[in-house]
Amino acid sequence: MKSVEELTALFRRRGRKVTAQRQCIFGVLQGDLSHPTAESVHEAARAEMETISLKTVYQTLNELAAMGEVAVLDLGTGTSRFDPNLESVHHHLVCRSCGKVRDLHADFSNVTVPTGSDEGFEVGGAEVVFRGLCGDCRQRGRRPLRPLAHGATRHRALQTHRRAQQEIQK
Amino acid sequence: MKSVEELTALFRRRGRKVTAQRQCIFGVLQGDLSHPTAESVHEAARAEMETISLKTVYQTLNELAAMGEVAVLDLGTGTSRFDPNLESVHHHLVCRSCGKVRDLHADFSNVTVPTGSDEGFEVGGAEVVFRGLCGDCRQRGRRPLRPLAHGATRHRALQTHRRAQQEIQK
DNA sequence: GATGATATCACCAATGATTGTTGATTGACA
DNA sequence: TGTCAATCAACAATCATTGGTGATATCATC
Repeated sequence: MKSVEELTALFRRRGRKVTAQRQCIFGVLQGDLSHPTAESVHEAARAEMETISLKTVYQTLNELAAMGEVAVLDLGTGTSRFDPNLESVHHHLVCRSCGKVRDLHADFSNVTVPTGSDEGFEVGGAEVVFRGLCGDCRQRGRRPLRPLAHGATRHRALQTHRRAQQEIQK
Repeated sequence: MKSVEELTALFRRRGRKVTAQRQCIFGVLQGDLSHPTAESVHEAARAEMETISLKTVYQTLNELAAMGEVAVLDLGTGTSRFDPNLESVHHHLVCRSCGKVRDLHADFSNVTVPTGSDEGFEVGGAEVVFRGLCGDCRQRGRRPLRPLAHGATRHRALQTHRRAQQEIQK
């Protein structure tokens, strides 16, 4: 993504004000390769600014998304994740247990809809999502919470389950 | 998916009772290739059973999912969709405007994580999601609501927008 | 056919992620 | 320096989904 300075200039150009909170969030996103959730951006920002509110984080992230400076991913993990890496086309590795997301830089341009199978769709792009267990969860012996494709993580049972495992972890 | 009779037997074997509601839902799913949402299953079921409740539909769909008879998909469209087609491995075409999902039977077994890029993940499977505009939305001149990958459809603004378009459509 | 365990109903409350509202205060920038 | 946007805290609302209630209905079994 763009540097803090570039984003600052961009915001000014668009008539938005550049506050300390916003710069703090820019900074947090800058080095982040972990596809943070709004919540984790908030936590990181609070390390620098005690009082920054979750609301402000959401607002700024949405502004960045609207300006096309970050991507918003809904990969079926129950929460949106923000991806500051827009420079290169990439795909994702998603942990079935903790929902962690990693970039995967690989060329899948050969992955296309076979002719005649497009069902009348005007196909824009392809996303490849690999699901599995991340290193951390493997070591901890965590079991996948989502057995099936794009498992429905919004289901309360699974969310409860995930929270329970996070508690155990402490 | 299994026939109504097979599901009936299966439910009995598991100590579950087979009610008229459940058989109604089995029947609805039977011929459905559209990856219905719980809501649309409910509507279809109500055509046959006036009084069937959304709660019962959710419950039965979840039981079917727990028994591995249907798959639950969260493809970033804001609502879970249920896929009765488990016989063959397949991927999906998702409409960026209305959220409609179509099966795509294609072999992407050559789509794998390049060696050395697995980031410590124990990779289970790959899903390929093609996004675009379905035939209906193209004809209606609908614009995509989700410009980016797995666009965050849980955002209120987009949900409102989608409802608005559905209203217009009537 | 009687019995007991489940399902279902209607209704209402809760969940979690996200957004809206309000009113007061702070801070950016021309 | 004045103005308008941004922020705050606090609280309510949203949507899809699940939980709880108590009453009624119905399945499976004897």
